[in-house]
Amino acid sequence: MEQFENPIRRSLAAHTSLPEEQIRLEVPRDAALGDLAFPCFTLAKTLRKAPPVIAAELAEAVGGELEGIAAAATGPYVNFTVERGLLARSVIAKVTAEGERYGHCELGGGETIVIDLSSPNIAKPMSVGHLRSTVIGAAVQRILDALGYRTLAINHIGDWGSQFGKLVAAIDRWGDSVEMETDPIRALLALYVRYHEEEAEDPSLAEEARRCFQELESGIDGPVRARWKRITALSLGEFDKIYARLGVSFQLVRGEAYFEPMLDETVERIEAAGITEVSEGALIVDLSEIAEGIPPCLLRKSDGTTLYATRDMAALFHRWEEYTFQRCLYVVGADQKLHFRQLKAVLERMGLDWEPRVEHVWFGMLRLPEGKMSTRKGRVVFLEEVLDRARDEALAIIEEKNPDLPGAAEIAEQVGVGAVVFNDLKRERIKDIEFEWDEVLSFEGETGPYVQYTHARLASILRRAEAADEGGANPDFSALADAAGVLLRIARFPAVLRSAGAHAEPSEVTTWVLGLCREVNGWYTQHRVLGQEPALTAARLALVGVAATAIARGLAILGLAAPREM
RNA sequence: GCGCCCGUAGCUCAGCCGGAUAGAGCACCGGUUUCCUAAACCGGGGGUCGCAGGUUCAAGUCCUGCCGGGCGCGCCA
Repeated sequence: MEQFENPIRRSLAAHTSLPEEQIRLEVPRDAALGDLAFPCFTLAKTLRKAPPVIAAELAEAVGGELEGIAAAATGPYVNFTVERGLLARSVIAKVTAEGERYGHCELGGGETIVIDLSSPNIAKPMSVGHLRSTVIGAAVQRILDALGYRTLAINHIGDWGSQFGKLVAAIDRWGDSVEMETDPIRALLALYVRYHEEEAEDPSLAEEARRCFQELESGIDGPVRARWKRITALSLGEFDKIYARLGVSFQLVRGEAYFEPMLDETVERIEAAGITEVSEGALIVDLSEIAEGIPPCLLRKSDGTTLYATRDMAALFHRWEEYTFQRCLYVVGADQKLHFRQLKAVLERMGLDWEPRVEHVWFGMLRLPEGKMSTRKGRVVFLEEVLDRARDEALAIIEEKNPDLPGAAEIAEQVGVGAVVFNDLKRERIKDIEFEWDEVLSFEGETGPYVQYTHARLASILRRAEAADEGGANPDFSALADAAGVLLRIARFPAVLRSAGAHAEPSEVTTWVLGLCREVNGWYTQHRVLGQEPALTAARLALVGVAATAIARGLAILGLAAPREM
């Protein structure tokens, strides 16, 4: 789109008092009005003329000097329409040249952006709640990669806390079961729940758990630590299975425990800034001077032990020293807004100028119809089960609609997982979501499978064209006038990526790709590609090719596969 | 009680830095397959943009108050 916007801006700037970068071009409400629009309201004051008069004069002045772009005044707007042959030739040339890299740019200049995502707790199953952080974070990473940043995805595993004392004690007491190797997370969860229950009757269990955690904290490399290490390894193994299905990988997987040895120096560092104080026996940083009503940050409990915030501070300092990041994004739910507000406030009080680089990329909470999710109350939906059911549903549909499809099992996995992932990325990330099976398992309308299906149909045309050796003629691009909607959507992709990156907002990409698919499907049902006059078939095939590439690019950014058949 | 976020069609959501008659999907009703995958497409009904003020040439979009919902609020993570 820039190849058309830039000359328009230049020309408008020459005929108004406005600098080029201040000229905002919009998309007209009605596509019939034009491809781009310039509203003339702002000029009314300085020129002391009515906007429609200005629009008419500007259209007249600018119209002549723009090659291949018509300018027409409609009321207070100057509307621009790119000549259809030029539009087609230009968009097709660009996408064809860039191919798989369509939309990439060097905006980021290789600057480092750290992304903290997923971060599940070990010994607990991943629920659909963890899905959000994982898929949003991974999509944000791919968007930023495309914009030329150097990104680092960090999985900050929750592997520390007093609950692991219980778990170790439970293994001690009831020993291993076969399940521990076959389905470790369920086994660990069962142990944890049992310990929790029996603890209520027998106080010695609580004491035993405390002793175990103390030993773990002491750093002694004994049987307690060995068990804890085993729990960690088993859990990570299970998580990796899910990550593989989601196509997510990390540059760094590091548990909270890694930062245990750095806690004292972290506290000392904050103390050295002269901002700590002791309140009710605990070591705190008062934050009321940063913002009224914000509670203090607790660094040490009255018994001297550290807290979540202390470990997060340690991890953050470590990250800064290791990477000197341009941005450090925490893809963590809305329930932790205060926590990150406090972390940043501590940095601010320490006078660290890189504080603004730390951002909490928060997302809305996922609720079940019966209320907030709770592992202890058994109100959870396991992610693995969601992915399995979606895959099974996809397979059932394939068997019904395309029974001879080769590789059906693999494609069912791609489509099922795609449905789940897309569903999580399609709304603005800050919106709360109520989990409903019907919605997650829906494959029609604004869904991942709809986008994949659109792509597969285009791929089918390309496959048949190749088999029939069609499309070799010189394409008549002027014949693609009726595909302007598709071409304009494709042309907006680079701008969509830039905006999505700036906002850390994958839903801008889902919205774009859905709009593109709507245009494509509308066009598809009205036009036949193969077997037309050679110049027409060639032009339509070129269009189909770039549309398929653009949709595949969108799917790839979002983390969905783009099967060529389904 | 205090703080933060959300509130657009029956449901789920778009709506670009305030700009031209508020757009999709689902659901409902009607239509489209001798034709490149009907997981699609086309048409129809359905909206006081939570409510009340304010700023502006112009407000779904900005400001204030209220109502409804969500989340959070010192020794959990």
